[in-house]
Amino acid sequence: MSQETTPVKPAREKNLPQDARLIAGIRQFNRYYTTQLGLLQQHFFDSEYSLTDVRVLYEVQVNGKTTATGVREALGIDAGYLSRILRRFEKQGLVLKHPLPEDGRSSYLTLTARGQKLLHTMNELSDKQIRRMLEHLEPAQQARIGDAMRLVRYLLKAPGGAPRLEDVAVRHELRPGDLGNIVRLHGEVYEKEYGYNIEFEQYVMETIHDFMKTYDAAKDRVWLASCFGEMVGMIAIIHRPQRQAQLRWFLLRADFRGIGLGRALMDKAMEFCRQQQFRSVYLLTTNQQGKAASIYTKHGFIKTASVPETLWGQDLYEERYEKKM
Amino acid sequence: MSQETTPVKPAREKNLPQDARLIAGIRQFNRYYTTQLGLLQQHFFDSEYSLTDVRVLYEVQVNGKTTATGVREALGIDAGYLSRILRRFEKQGLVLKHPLPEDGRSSYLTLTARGQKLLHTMNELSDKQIRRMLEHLEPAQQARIGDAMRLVRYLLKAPGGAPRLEDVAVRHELRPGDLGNIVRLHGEVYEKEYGYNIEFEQYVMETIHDFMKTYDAAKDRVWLASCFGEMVGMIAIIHRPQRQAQLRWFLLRADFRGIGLGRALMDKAMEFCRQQQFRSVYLLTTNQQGKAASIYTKHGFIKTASVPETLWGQDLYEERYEKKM
DNA sequence: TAAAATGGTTGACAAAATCAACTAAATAAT
DNA sequence: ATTATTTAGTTGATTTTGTCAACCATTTTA
Repeated sequence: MSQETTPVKPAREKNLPQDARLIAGIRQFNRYYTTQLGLLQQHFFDSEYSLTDVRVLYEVQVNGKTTATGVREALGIDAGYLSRILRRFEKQGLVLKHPLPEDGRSSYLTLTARGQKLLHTMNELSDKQIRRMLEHLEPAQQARIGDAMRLVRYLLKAPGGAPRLEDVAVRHELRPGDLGNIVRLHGEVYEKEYGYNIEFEQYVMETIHDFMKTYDAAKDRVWLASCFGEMVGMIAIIHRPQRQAQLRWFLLRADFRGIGLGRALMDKAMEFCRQQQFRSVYLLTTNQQGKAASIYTKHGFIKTASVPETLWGQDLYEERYEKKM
Repeated sequence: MSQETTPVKPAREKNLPQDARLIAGIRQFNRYYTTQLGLLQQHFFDSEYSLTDVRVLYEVQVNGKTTATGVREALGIDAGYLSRILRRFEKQGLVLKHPLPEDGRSSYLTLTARGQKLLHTMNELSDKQIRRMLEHLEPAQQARIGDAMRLVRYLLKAPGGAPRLEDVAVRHELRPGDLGNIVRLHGEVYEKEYGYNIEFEQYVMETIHDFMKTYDAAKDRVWLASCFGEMVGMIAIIHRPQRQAQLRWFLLRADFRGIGLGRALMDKAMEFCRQQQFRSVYLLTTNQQGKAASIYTKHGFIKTASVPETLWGQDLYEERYEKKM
């Protein structure tokens, strides 16, 4: 028997990108963006400052109270080079060096008012250029480019790491495209995690469709969580007879779990239930969704029923959780 | 009357990106990617060649038979600088200059076998580094980053211009997530073009759901067109009694029209119908979808019925087109 | 046919970046 | 406690990279 056992998920190994096309694409992107940035670079907009100069100013501004080494590491430039840049800036009254009392070798750096003003001007020049670059695009395309850039940055910056809750936006108005997106999210997540095929997606479509038939914006609410333009999670509250409510479609993409998003969504849902003065909220789930159960109990839900059922070719227990408001 | 007339679409003006956050995000991306590229740059992987050198080699390789000016314009570098680089390459036996017979001032450039080999080595080094960058990401994330980069490049490169047919991939296997995506595409396109609200999306969901109930992979087929990971168009053929077939869900995102994608999809659909030996194909549409009609007739469809109807709060004619195979 | 423009080269330079040797302070090792 | 090692930053010398203006030769325009 044990020979037949295979791990549900193979141990995290190096994910070698086999796809030569992918790599070629990224190389092409690098090439392309090198030119793109090259245009910005040389002699930052005809000022007497170089791109590196401005990068240093920015680094000092943002990472308040960095030392020279901090700047050096952030930008990956030569120590001697930086030393000279900083001395020049000091002479020009752009940065101040404050000797550290606890370490006589270092000083922390700050921008003077003049330095801040200069950086601000540089940023505005840069912005103007970006605006020119965007003005031929429609607003929707502009938004897509922003999302795409944020996604690239986020994926490269925190490789393999968890996304940050701050990057997730939650809204609750339903817009065209949302219904399809909801169905899609379900289809993709359940395929990945339980191997459900497209029939499950079809089933979700049916439930969403049924829900929409009785949808009442005043009594029902759907929260959608998205990150860099992608839908990554959701939760919904549906009104039921006798001032009851049902919690449905509580779902997070796997990579967005464990960062407090589930709790944030649940909080919003419960807050809504209080506002609506529902008497109680119930939800239906299966014992297969083990992890979600702990969130339910954490938020005061209590298991009130557990019935064996065969769903999607799987033998499992359909469970009912309930919470008095 | 004429005073009341407003253009359906306002004249294409500059789309000023009002959103300061968007611009700040792009500036941040530039900053981030400057560092990212900076890591690749200096002394291209400890070789004796600089990043600029490699860029020149690449440009000569790819744009076969360019002149020096061509390279200069592509890379945006100084003419004198390039002149020296090229002379050095010539001396090292990396590039060849072939004087143009029709213009005594210019020569076109080619890489020698040695030059090609060098560039190849450089590319491999670059690839290795990209692989290292990606290996911590899961395949799905790797794919997303590739899509995002292609999207950025495509949007910045051809601002406002039409996408290229080569960038569009068409497939016909249905995977989890597709159904939702199909619904979403309909919801978004019809909202944008006809102002349909979310009820229309709901209706699409119903039709897709009905279709899936009788779906037979052997007799029915759905083609999905996507570009940089986004679904941009589709078409479907459904089998009907008596060796008939219905063409449904023929839809293109507005920015992907007029590049031959519609024709390509239609060709695939017709080819399938021939293979399946359907006797005839019909489709139902409305007079509102004016432009599509011309595609239908171009492909041999003939209007066989036109019935006034009230659909989605609009008075229009439901039309039937038919084609004998 | 002269003037202007184009493609490319060259010399002189300036700016950007690197390298290695160095000081001074902090930390670790004996 | 003293010495060795490391760390933060500086400095001089140098290389690499890129710019500018003047220039030639050819082609195009007036």
